[in-house]
Amino acid sequence: MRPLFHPAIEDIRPDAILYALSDPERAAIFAWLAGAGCGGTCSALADLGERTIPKSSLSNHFKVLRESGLIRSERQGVEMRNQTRCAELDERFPGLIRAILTAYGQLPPEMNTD
Amino acid sequence: MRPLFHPAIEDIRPDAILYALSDPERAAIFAWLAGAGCGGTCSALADLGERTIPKSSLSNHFKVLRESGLIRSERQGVEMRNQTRCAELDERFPGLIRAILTAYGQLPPEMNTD
DNA sequence: ATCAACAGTTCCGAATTTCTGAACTACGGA
DNA sequence: TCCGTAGTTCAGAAATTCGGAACTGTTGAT
Repeated sequence: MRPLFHPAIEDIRPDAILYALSDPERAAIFAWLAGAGCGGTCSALADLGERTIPKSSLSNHFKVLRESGLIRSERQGVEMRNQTRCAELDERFPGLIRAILTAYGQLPPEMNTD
Repeated sequence: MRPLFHPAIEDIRPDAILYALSDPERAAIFAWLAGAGCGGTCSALADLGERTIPKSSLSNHFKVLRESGLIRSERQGVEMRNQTRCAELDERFPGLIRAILTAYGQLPPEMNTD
């Protein structure tokens, strides 16, 4: 398996972020990761929504999220730990992630600063 | 020509907005409209960026923006007047449009509230 | 009224992208 | 070593996007 690619923070492009999160399934995965604290795995959410997502599709969703710069993935034994890059992202694109998750009605409690 | 469809504010979906603005060309058009005050026409920006956008593509970009709820288009004589729905949108999705335009580095001065 | 010019839309085929089942790789445990 | 689990890659089918050419609707001129 070739090593996982993660863009440097300065190479992250807003169009890639918007594209990645324009798929409700991916947005739900991202929101779930943002709320899960840390280390959400792939198989943990095979049926996050109403349908069962095929694992090849799930793998692809994670790849899109990773390569757009939204998450960081790291192999840990047999499974893959994923975490968001929210802190970095908020520095580069202030308010963006929060506004998007809020628009989806999926802002996790710990990201709420009201 | 069939009448132009504009979604009601409550039918606007965040995924459609993100999708529409995930195309840098469309985002530039939208930013330009947001800054143009009001009434930007289609042909006025055949070459907004470095390349000349074919008019069928331009027409399609406007359709995507319109049907996602980002802009309102109205025929005025022979041409089409377009304006953003920023005010409505900001009520429905607080901070979203601003954060996106800022991320693209295209927040027009009049939307700046710092 | 007819015609020409212009702004934009629609149509449709080519190219690109997305989706997902099946085969495959990687790791850990017995 | 062999098995099970987690996830990736491959490849073909389906869906989407792109853009040139033809078309529609409006205005202004003759």
